[in-house]
Amino acid sequence: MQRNTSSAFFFLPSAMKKRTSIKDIASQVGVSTALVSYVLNNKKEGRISKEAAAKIKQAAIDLNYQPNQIARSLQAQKTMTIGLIVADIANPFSSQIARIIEDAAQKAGYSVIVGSSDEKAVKTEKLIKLFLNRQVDGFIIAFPENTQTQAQYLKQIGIPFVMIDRYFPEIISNCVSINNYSAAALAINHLLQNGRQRIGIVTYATTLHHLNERKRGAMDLLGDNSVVGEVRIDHVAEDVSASIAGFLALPEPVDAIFFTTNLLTIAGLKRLNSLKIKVPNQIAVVGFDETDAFDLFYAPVTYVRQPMTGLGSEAVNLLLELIDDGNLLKSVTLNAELIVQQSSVLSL
Amino acid sequence: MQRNTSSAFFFLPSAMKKRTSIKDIASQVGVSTALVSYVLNNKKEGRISKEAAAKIKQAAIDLNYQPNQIARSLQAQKTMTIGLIVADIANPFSSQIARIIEDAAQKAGYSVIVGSSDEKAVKTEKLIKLFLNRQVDGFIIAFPENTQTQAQYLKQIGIPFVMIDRYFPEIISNCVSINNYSAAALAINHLLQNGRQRIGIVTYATTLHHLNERKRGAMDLLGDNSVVGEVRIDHVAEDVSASIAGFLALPEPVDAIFFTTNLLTIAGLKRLNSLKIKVPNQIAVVGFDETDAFDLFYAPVTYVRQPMTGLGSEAVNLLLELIDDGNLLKSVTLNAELIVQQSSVLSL
DNA sequence: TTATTGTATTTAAACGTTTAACCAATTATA
DNA sequence: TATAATTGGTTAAACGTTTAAATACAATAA
Repeated sequence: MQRNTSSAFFFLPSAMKKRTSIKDIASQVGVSTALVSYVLNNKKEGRISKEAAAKIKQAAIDLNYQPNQIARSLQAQKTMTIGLIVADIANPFSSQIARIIEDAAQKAGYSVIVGSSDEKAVKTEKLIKLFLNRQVDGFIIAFPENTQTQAQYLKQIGIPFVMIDRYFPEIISNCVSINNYSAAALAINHLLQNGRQRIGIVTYATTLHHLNERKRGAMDLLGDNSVVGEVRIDHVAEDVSASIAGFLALPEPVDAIFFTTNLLTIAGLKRLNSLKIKVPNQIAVVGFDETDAFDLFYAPVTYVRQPMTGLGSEAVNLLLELIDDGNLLKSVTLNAELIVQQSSVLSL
Repeated sequence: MQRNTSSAFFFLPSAMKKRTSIKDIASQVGVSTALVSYVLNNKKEGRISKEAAAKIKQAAIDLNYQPNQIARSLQAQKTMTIGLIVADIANPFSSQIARIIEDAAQKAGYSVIVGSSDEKAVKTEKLIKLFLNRQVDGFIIAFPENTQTQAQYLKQIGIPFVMIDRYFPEIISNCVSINNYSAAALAINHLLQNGRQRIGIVTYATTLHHLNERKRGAMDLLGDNSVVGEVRIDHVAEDVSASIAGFLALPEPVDAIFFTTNLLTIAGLKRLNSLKIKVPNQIAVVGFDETDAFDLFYAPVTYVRQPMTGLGSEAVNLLLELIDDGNLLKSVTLNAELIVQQSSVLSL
C-alpha cells in the first residue's frame, strides 16, 4: 500500500495542513537549514552565492513559507509581545487606549495581548501570571486598587512595565499619566468663572491615587464650599443617585457637579434626566473623558479630555525604551484640556 | 576574582532576571527533567515515588517555577491562543464583543490576541498573516468588505475560524451572527405600527451582506414607500447629513428614520440635533446596537439590540469545537430584540 | 536458576528557529 | 611552493518543554 502525504494527511486529528518549515525549504533546495535561515533573514550578506540565495527565496515563495514566531521566540528569548491590562476593555476609555497601543506596538513589530482586570487585584495577578507564562516582553498596566504587591513583584523579577493612567506614588516606577490635579482644577476653575458657587464632586470611594488627585485638585480650589459624593465601584447607579440627592438636600443646594470619570458622568446625567433637572440652568455639569454620549445629551457636555493618543503612544515608547534598557527610570506626565460645551455655560 | 551569580547578572543586557526552568528544578532535586515534567503535569500518577514527587513539587514552589508557555506551545504545536480581528476595537460594538470573547476564552484556558482591520482588506490580510505566524489555534473574524479571498485562504490552509457578525453567503463556513433581515423587520414593523408612513433608511454603501440584509429586511416591508440614504464609510458625518437632507427635501418628507448601525445612529442624532428637529415628534428614530449615548439623548433611543453575550460566547464555543474537529460545519444564528424607548413612540 | 512482572526513573528525540564555530575549496600572497 | 585569506557553505548546540521508549532494579513466578 502506498502511503503518500495526502493519505497521511487523512490521519491528522483536524483538517489542518502542516505548515512549511525552514527544513522543508532546505531539503527541497538541497542545502542546510542554516543557510536557509541566513538567506531569509538577510544575514551574512555577500557571503552567500547568488544562485543559492535565489533558489532559497524562490522555494520560500513556492512553498508559501511563513516563519514560526513561536520557535523564533523560544530561541531568541523574546516574543515581541506586550501584555496590556486595562480595567475593562468594554469601557470606551480602555478600548480607545487599547486601540492606540495596538497601533503603536504594531508599528514597532510588537503584538498586544489584552486582559481586563475588572478593578480586581486577584484578576490582575492572574493576568500577570498568565502573560508572564506567555513570556511577554513587557507590560502596560492600569493597576487597580490594592495591587501594590503585584507592581512590586514585577519590579522584583525585573520585567519591563509601565503604569498607565493609574500609579502608586509610593512605588517609584515608570509611568505615563496626565496631571490629574490640574485637570480637575481646570474643570473647577471653569465652573467658578461661570458663576457657579456650590460645586458637588462625584468620585469613587477609592484609594486610587489618580482619582484622589482629581478630588484634591477640585477641593483645594473650593475649600469649605466643596461637597463630595463618594460612589462604590460596584454600586454606581445607586450611589450616584444618592450623591445627587444629597447635593440637592443641602441647605444650600449645589449649582454644579463635577464628575471624575466617564462612567460616573453618564450615570449622573441619566439620573439628572430622570429627576428632570435642567442642565445647565439648574445644575451645570462637567464630566471626565470623552464619549459619544456627551455630545448627544441635549446640552452637550463639557468635559476634561485626556490626550488619549499621547498616553497610548508614550506608554508604548516608554516600554520599548525600557525593554532596551531595563535600568531606565522615566515618567511622562501629560496635560488634559477642557472641552467647553453647553452643559456648563448658560450663554452657549 | 569570584564570579557568583549576582555578578554574572550584572552583565545581562537588561535588569531582567532569568526565570527558573524545569531544568533548574531537576538539577536541584537531582532527577531528570522528564520526571519533573511528569510530576508537575500529574502524568504517570502512581508510578512515581511519593518522596520524589514531594521534593519536586516543593522545589517548584521554592524556585517560583512558572511553565514557559512558549516552549510548551512549540512542542505541543498548540498555542492556546485565539486571534480576534474586529473592525475597530475602539468601537463599542467591537470592544463589547472582545470583552465577552476574552472572558469565554479565558475560561477555556485560551488567550486572545486582538487586531483592528479598520474595514480594510489589506490590514485584514496583514493581521491574518501576523497571527498565523504567531501560531494561533484559530480565528474569530469580523470580515470587512472584499475579503472573500482571505476567508478562502483560511479555509484552504485548514485553520479553524469562525466569522462573527459579518459573513459571505457564497462561502460556506462557520459563522455566528444575528438574523439581520428579521432584526430590521422588527424595527420597521414597530415604526409602522406606531403610525409612521414614510420611513427613511440610512445604511452604508457597501457589499457587506449583513448590512444589506438589514436594508432588505426593511425595504421588503416598505415597498415603494421606502427611501434609502447610503453612506460612504469614510465620509460618515457628511453623507449622513446629506441623506437626512435628502429625506427632508422629498415631496413627501420622511416621518421616521431607521439607522442600520450604531455609528450611523449617533451621526444621525447629532445631525438631527443641529437641525433642531424634534424626536420623535417630527421624526421617529430607531437605531442599531446598544450604546450609552442612546440613553442620554433627550428622547432615549429605540434600538435593535444584538445579543452580544450570545454572539461572543457562541463564537468561542464554536471555535473550540472546530479546533477539536476541523471538519465540523455549523453556523449559529441568533435573534435580535427591539428595545422600545421614547425616540420612536409619541405616547411615551 | 531463569523468566516475568512491576515500579521508578532516565534517555533521547522532537517541536522550528538562530547562530557561533567549524570546514572545504578556491584564490591570493609571500 | 607553502601559506594565508577569502568564499560558500555545514554542523551542532541551544531555547524549554513533552513523551515514547529504554533501562535499572527489585520482587515474584516458573
